[in-house]
Amino acid sequence: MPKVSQSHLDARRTQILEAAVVCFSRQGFHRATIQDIVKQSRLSPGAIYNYFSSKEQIIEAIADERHARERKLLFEARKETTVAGALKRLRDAFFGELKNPKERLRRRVSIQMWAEAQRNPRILKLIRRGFEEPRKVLRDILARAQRRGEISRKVDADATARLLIAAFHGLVMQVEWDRQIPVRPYVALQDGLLESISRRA
Amino acid sequence: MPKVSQSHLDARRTQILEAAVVCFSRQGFHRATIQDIVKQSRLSPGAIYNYFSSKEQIIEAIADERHARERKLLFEARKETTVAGALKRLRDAFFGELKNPKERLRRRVSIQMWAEAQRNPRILKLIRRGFEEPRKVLRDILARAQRRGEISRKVDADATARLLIAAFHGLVMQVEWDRQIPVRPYVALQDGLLESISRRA
Amino acid sequence: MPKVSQSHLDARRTQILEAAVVCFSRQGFHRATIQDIVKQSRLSPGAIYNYFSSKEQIIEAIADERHARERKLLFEARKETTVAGALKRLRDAFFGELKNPKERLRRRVSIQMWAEAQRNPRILKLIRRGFEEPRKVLRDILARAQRRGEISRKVDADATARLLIAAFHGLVMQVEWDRQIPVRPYVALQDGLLESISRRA
Amino acid sequence: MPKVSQSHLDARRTQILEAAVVCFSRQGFHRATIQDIVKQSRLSPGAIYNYFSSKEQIIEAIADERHARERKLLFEARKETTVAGALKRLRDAFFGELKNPKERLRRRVSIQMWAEAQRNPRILKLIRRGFEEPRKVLRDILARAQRRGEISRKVDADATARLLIAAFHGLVMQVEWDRQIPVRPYVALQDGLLESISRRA
DNA sequence: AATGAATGAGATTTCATTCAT
DNA sequence: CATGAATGAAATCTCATTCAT
Repeated sequence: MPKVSQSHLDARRTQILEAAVVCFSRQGFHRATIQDIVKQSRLSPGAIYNYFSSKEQIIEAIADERHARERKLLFEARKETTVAGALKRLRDAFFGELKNPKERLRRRVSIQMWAEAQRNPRILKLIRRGFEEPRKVLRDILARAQRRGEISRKVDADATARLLIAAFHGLVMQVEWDRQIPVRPYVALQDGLLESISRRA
Repeated sequence: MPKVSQSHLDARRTQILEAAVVCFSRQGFHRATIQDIVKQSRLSPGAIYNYFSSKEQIIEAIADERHARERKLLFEARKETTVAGALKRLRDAFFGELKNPKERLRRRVSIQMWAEAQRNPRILKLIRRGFEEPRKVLRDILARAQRRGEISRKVDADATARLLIAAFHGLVMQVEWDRQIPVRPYVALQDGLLESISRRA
Repeated sequence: MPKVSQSHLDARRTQILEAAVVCFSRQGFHRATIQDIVKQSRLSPGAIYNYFSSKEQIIEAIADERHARERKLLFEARKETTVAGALKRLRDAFFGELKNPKERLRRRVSIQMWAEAQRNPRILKLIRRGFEEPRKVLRDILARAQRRGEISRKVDADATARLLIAAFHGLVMQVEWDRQIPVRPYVALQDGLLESISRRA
Repeated sequence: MPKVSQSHLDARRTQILEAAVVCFSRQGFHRATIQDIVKQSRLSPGAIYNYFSSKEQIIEAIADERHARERKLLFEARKETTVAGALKRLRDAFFGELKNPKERLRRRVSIQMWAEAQRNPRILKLIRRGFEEPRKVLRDILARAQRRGEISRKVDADATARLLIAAFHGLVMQVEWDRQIPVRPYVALQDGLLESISRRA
């Protein structure tokens, strides 16, 4: 029972999660087998079960990582002094990343999560948390902008936050259905709408 | 029960599909077993395989029905003489139906489809068709409104069509994650945005 | 419940058996389904079960027919006055029929029977009867020829009868494995051997 | 039980094949279930599928082994310097083995193969190969004997090879239909016939 | 810590047979 | 007599997980 370094353990964990993302993005949670992840990660079943106690837990770990990633982006955006800056930053981070192949794989897995949340309460909880927190931060950003007079007070900050996220999630799927779709005009349109909110301030 | 009427056959088919929607919406495609559908439909495995040659085909039939349903709504909306009328009609049909429990079940299954499309080319094709056609009809409605001067020509009709669908799909998921969310403000917000488009006509 | 003629009943029975032979020869007893026989016979499952109470019974009926057919040939051959005449007659009947496509189908089914006899006692009984009777008749033909001095008394009539049948059965299979094999030299060889038996009389 | 020796793997494979032969010889390929083989081999379904990817492949492996076994016997016989020696050797090997209970089981399975070859092209190929090679070797043995003057040149070596194999295959079945049949007179008869060929040299 | 052979519950699908019409 | 939709037991195969080495 050799004792190895923490960095080794972390590397193995990452190795497994990355392999799992590849497999899940290709085959979905249910069709991707542990054996597939074994092959992809070049480890053994036993090794994987040393790091995760079930396939389920691998899925949950992936959801956790997604959550942590977006949380960080949101909190960074909130530091911006203007709503325009904050929204621009989020827009660049979220839409920009859609061109990153690794992120694309992760997004495919996210779509799986949205489906899985329906039957798996633990995943539902993770998905909810990963949605509610960003939603609230976004709402706060908008509300603070309203208090600062940057945005019309007539705008429903909560609904707008929801809409921004919904529009993003919807686009994520459209990108998967047809990889050729032009994201830029879509972003431009959103920018225009957000501007129209502020202009009427 | 030989040589039964066509309506009997149709009823059986519907019976199976409705049972399948219930099961799939509860457990997902992969966790829901044929046995579950058997119990739910009060038929036998053999009976089900008389109507569908595989579980896969049941899923495809459900996707087909969704497609036919939305297609019909879209074409009806296109008949409206004003863009406002058309959009209002679609808004009422799509958002309004979200309160219908049966439709909610079907929507849950739709979310499954979005995930399934990633690994099942036949489902992808159905999903694409079911998305592309509505998208084009919506774009046409907007473009025609632009030609009639109802909407500003500066607006990107294609991107707007995408956005409307994305925002709807995104909301469908939000409704599933939290059944308490207020849909009305969301719809009001969309109405406002659409109005802002036309005001600048 | 209409009462139909006996000839109608016989025709139906034959219709089913011929269809079954086609299916069994193509797919074997176990892979050929009642549905296959239904399609081939252009009848319905119910109709078939009016004439045979199980798939098993269809197989047994086919075995019966084979038995009756060969029995007749044997008894006719026994009527010949010389062993040479009798054997020639059998040779022509058995080897000659191998060119007949319908008989080829039935022969394929016979090979199935030989395998089926191993696990199905009823079929084993039929196969045994269908082998023992011909064997005894053949042995008698040879023994009578020995008593008449046509064949050497040193020859073992019983073993020779077995050999003739074995050689025929073996060839039946060889014909199925390779339809191009030349049967004529094979028959000529057998003729030669039989002659060598008699020459040494 | 990780990283086990090759001999362990070989033993498991043999364990499965021997269990399969027992099951197939008793019930036939189609009636014998994987569960039967599981019980007979005292393994688990999963274990069996680690060694063979389907029931079909188990059958093919058995056919392969039969082929290898006979091939070896044939090639050894060919090394004999006289045709009499070669044929005696084959006679002893093939007929002698019929008394061996394990070989009897395998022979029962062979009969299954002959039937299975009719609907399974892969088995047909194996059966053909397992028949053609022995046939050619036997023909060569006879032809060489003719060139050496041991056997009459008038004899058709090819047809004789066919006949010897057919007579053997036919007897194999007769033995299965009635385990009491006397093999010795049968062999003696064959010996006599072969002698008659050579005497006329 | 890592390995990978083994486990066995459970999934989909088939198909002989029945029986209401 | 004929029909063919319905039945449901049973078969093959998969795969998450374990544990001896």
